[in-house]
Amino acid sequence: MSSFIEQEEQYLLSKIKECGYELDDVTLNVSSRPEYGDYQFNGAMTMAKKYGKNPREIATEIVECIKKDNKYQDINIAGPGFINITFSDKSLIDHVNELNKNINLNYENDNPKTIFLDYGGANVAKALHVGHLRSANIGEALKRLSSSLNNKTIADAHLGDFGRPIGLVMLEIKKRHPNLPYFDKTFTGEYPKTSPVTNEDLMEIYPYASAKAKEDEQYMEEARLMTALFQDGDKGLMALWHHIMNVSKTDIKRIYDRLNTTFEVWEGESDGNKYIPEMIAYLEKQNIIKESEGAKVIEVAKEDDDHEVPPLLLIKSNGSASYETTDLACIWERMKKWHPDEIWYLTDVRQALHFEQVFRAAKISKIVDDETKLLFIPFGTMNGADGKPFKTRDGGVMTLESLLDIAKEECEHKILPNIQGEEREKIADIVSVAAVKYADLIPYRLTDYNFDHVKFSDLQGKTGPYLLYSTIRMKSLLNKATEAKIKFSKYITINNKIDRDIIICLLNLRNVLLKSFNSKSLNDITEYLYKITNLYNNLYANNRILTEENKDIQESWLLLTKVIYENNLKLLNILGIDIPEKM
RNA sequence: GCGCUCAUAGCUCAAUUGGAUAGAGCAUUUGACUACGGAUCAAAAGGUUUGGGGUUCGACUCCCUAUGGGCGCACCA
Repeated sequence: MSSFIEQEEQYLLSKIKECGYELDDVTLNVSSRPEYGDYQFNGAMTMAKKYGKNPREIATEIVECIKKDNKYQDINIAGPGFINITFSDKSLIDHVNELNKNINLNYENDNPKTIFLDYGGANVAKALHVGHLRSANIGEALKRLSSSLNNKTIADAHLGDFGRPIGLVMLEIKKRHPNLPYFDKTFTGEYPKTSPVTNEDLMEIYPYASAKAKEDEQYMEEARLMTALFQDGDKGLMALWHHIMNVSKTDIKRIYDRLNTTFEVWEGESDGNKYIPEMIAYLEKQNIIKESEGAKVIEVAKEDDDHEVPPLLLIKSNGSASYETTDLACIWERMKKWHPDEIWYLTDVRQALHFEQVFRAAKISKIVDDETKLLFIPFGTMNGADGKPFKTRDGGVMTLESLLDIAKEECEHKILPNIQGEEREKIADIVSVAAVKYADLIPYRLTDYNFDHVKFSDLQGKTGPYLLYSTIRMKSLLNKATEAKIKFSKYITINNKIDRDIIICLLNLRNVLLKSFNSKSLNDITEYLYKITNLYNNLYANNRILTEENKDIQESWLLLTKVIYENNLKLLNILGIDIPEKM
C-alpha cells in the first residue's frame, strides 16, 4: 500500500503510456494556482520537447484519456500545457480514514539502506560550542528521517580524541602537577582510579595551553613531543588519556542529551588511528603513494577537474599521520565494521575540499567500492543576531550550553504561571530546545543564518513554541472530547474549504518527506509543519468543535484533529523536538 | 593570485530536478471574538529577485560579465 499521491502518480503514468508516450516517472505537485485544481502535472511541456509536438496537444490527449475513467472531480489544461487535477471529495475522505488507520502510510520504502552518519565531532577536553549546534541538529534530524523511512542508521559521535590538543592538555597537566605518576617513566605501580582533573579543569586548561603554545615556541615544541609520546602509546599517558576521556565524555554526553542528540557509537579519531598501519600497508600495495617535499601523498586530481584539487597528505614530513589520514582510516574501519551503503558527513561547508580529497582517495584506493556512497553534507554558518560570528559578551567563543541557557531563560517566563518548581524547569528545557532546533532547521541547509533567541522563542510566528502550543491544544481538545464521551472513529464529511485545504496539505506529506530526504535539508519539513498547523488553527478558531450540533461534522473535525495531532508528533520527533503535556 | 560559495520585501528566511501571478514569519496598518488553552484567527500594504548581457515556449533558478559579502588553498584538527 503506497501513499495516496504515489498511487495517483502511478495511475497517471499508466495513462500516459496508454497514449503512447514513454516516461520514467510522474511527479504531481501541489498546485501553484489553486483556482485551477488541487495538484498539477507539468510533464506535458517536457514531453513536447522530446517528441517535437505541441505541449497542449499532448496534454489534451492525456486528459481526454483520463476523463473516460471519470475518476476526478475535475481535470483541465491551462497555459502552455499544465494539467490540473481536482480530487473527488470521496477519495479525500477515504484517504483521511486510511491515514487514521495507519499514520505511517507515507513512510514506506522498498529499498532500505544502511546509512552511517558522522555528525558529532566534539573535541575531548574542550566544551561543545555554538559551532556544534547545526551538525547535531541537522545530523540527528536526518538520522531520524532516514530511519522513519525504514533505513538502518548508525550515528557516530566521532570524538576529537587524538592529536595535538590532547598533547597540549597533557603537557599543561604535567606543568601543574609534575609529580603525577603518569609522567614518571619508571613508575611500575597501579595508576590512580580517579581522574586528576575535573571537567571544569579541562575547560580552563585547554584554552590556556593553546594560547600559550601560540606565543611560546619552546612550549609548542614540548607539546609536539608530548603528542608524539602519547600517540606512540606511552603507558602512563594512555592511563591519563583514559581519565581525560571519561571526564570529558560524560560532560559532552550531558549536553547532547539536552539537545536530544543521540549516537549509537561513541568512537573517535583514535579508533580510526589504530588501523593506520594496516591501511598504509594496503595503500602501498596499491602503489598509489608518492613522495612530495619529504611527505607521502596520494594524488587525487582528475584530468577533467575544473578546479585544482591538491594531493591528499598521508604522512607528514615528520612521519606522523595527518588529519586526512585519520579520516581515511575511519572510513577503512567503518567499511570493515559496519558495511554501510552510504556514509554521510555533516560539517561546516569550510571542510568541502578536505572531504573531496578524502573521498577521492577512498575511491581511488578502493577502500570504498563503487556501490558505496560517500556523501559530504555541508551546512552554512550560524551567526549572532547582528550577523556577526556568535561570541560571548567579552568576545570569547560561546559554549553550546550557555546558548541553550539563554534560550531557556527566554522561554521560561512565557510558561503558564501556575506551573512551578521542577516541572517548570523541565518544561522550559523542552520548549527552549524546540525553539532552538526549529529555528536552526528552518533555513535551507547551506544558508548562513542569524541566531536571534528573542525571535526564536516567541510564541507568535513561525517558531518551535508556536508549534508546541498548537499541538498541545489539539491534544487538549481531544481529551475534552473523550471525557465528554464524544466518539470520533470515522471521517465522514468535508464541511468547508478549510477542511479541504487541510486534507490537500495532508496528501502532500509524502512529497515533502522525500524532498527533504533527497536534499538532506529539513526546511521542507519545518515549513510543512507550520503550514498544516496554521491551517488547522484556522479551522479551530472559526468553529466550536465541542459544541457543534451536526454530529457528522463534529466527528469529522475531531478525527481530523487526531490525524493532524499524530502527524505533528511524528514530524516533531523527526526534527528531534520533544513536546510537553502542557506549557 | 587560484578556486568555491552567496546576494530575493524595512528585517529574518522560502522558492535548489527551469514552470502559471516570486511565498512565509516579524515589524507596520486594520479587523474578528466572553474565547473547546486568545499564548488565537483574518485582511491590507510591502519586490526592477545586486547591475548588465545571453540561452528558450518559459529564468530567482542555467551560461557569461561587473560589483559587493563569506570561505578555502597539504605538514592545525
